[in-house]
Amino acid sequence: MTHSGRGPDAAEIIRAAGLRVTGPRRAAYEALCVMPHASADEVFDRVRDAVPGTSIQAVYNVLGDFVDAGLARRIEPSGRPGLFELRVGDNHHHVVCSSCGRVDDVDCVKGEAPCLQPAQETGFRIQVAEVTFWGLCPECAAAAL
Amino acid sequence: MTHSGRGPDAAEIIRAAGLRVTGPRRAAYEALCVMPHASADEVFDRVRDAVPGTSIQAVYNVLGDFVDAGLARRIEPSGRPGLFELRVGDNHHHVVCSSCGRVDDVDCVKGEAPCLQPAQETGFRIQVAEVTFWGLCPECAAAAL
DNA sequence: CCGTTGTTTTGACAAATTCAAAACAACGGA
DNA sequence: TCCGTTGTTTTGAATTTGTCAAAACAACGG
Repeated sequence: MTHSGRGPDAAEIIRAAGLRVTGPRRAAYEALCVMPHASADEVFDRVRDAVPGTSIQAVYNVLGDFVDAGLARRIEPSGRPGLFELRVGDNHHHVVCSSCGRVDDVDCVKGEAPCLQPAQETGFRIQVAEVTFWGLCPECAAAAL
Repeated sequence: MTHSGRGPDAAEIIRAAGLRVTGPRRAAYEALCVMPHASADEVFDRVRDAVPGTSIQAVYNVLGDFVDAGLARRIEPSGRPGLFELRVGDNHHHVVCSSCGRVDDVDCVKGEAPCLQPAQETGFRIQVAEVTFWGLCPECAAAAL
């Protein structure tokens, strides 16, 4: 079963975003549902299982198209490959484990229309604020004791 | 004149950090004084002028050593090569112009020991918070009108 | 001035991502 | 149902940024 019947499935969402529905796109979307912060390579591994023969370039295309269509967002923690997530449209941030690389979401520190004002006047017309917290996840913190 | 006489110069600072003083190191340090947010390539261009024959790998080594020694910090705005800055030890953040790439410093939103608490409980042991504001610098904002 | 030890050069290599052209497939209309 | 258009994917190469390792070299304390 690819769709249980309640709520829009990958195909509908992809089509609603103005993109054609294809195997790689469906599979990539479903991969991101399962792995909420996945690199192109990790998505590729799953897509390839669902649609054998899919190329890594197709995955890069799909993910790029998702980002352009507003279906996905790309984040890039320093020193790591880009990660893709489906949670878009809310201004949320990330915690990254500096030991194991685990990434979790964090709701915005300031609420709804947030983080857009630096403390001092910059002269810039600020559009977005990205916040990345670095630290140890519970498991790695426990292991480090 | 490589040193005007007031204040420690590059050589002294490099030595004080426990590193040997060499041409490429001096030149890289001076490059970062002039260009406060420079990529390895940009540093390379300047170092090569001051010390002809210097290799790009030497520049990567120097910058890596500076970071290890606490003389410099490496930041990596999404989608760009790493940038190096000499301003270290204070928790400050950055504004990046999404049009021309200009990077400016922004003092930390919360002051001294700042930004370490996400709004919600994450379970992570947070160590650092990186904040990057994206927007248009005054020039690009004016040009966009 | 010498020797130790750290630095730089040289050259290869790797990861992540992009580009371009040709083959192919989705899907709206005939 | 089939066709054509237009968007996607494959294939294959190239680019950018950065790392690794060994040999040549140079800083600086003795």
